[in-house]
Amino acid sequence: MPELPDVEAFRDVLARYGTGRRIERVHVQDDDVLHDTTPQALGRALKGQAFTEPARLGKWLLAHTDGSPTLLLHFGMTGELHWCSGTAARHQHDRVVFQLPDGEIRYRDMRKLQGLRIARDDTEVQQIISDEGPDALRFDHDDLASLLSGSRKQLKSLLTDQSAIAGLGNLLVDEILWQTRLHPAYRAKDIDADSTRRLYGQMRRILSESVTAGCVPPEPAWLTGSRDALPAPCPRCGGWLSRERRGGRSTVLCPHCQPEPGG
DNA sequence: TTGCATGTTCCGGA
DNA sequence: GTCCGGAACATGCA
Repeated sequence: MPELPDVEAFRDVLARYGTGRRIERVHVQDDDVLHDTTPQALGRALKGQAFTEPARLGKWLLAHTDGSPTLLLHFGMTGELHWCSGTAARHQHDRVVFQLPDGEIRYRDMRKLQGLRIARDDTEVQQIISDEGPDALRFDHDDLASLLSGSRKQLKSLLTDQSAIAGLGNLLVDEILWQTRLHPAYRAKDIDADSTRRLYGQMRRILSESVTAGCVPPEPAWLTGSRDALPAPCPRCGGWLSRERRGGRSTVLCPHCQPEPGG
């Protein structure tokens, strides 16, 4: 699930239900998801602090507090953030629960591929996210153009590289390349000015609609609407979509709409 | 039982 | 130095 639009939705959950509320207690149900800290240290750092306006960089959620510590959350492939105001039983995969005066914020994650970190101050926050590139929502056309022209990597590999542009994941990049009719194996520096403009326009539009939806929406007219139903026809040309593995990631594309470079 | 899954990181080889 | 593919991480599902 979690790419930029999903994390933006989690940021909204935290902003809506956490901001201004004081953390009464931190329940660590599974300390496998804690990185470079312990349940005791996490509790000590956060108990009594109130959440302030949260931020997001790429796929990281930054839960600032009115003290100096900041909680950093990464959701891996299966993470979620839930608000629960009632007494609903905790989910099996609720790994860490933040108890507030009027309810709980629950960090849920099945596969525990990533997890939580606590930074004592802004300097530590910067250290933790130092490898992240600029957030994809803040990219303008010239940022993208210079990124492409300066890289010999394949398009898909570059766009999913968080240190180059932060927030795009496997689904989003497949969707953006399909909408732009570009094969993922193009060398970034070989993309001409016209294709760069189209790529930028599609990226903006797809990000915007996905953030509104809180996910990459599986709409019938989108590639994402078809990728879990393969074999399936391309929603645009009706030819068969193909699934292949590239760099260990499953890649869905339309061989007709997205011809291979040089082909 | 096997393969696959929207995350990152590390390693070896070209 | 750059880039790529593969494996690993932990868990559930078809």
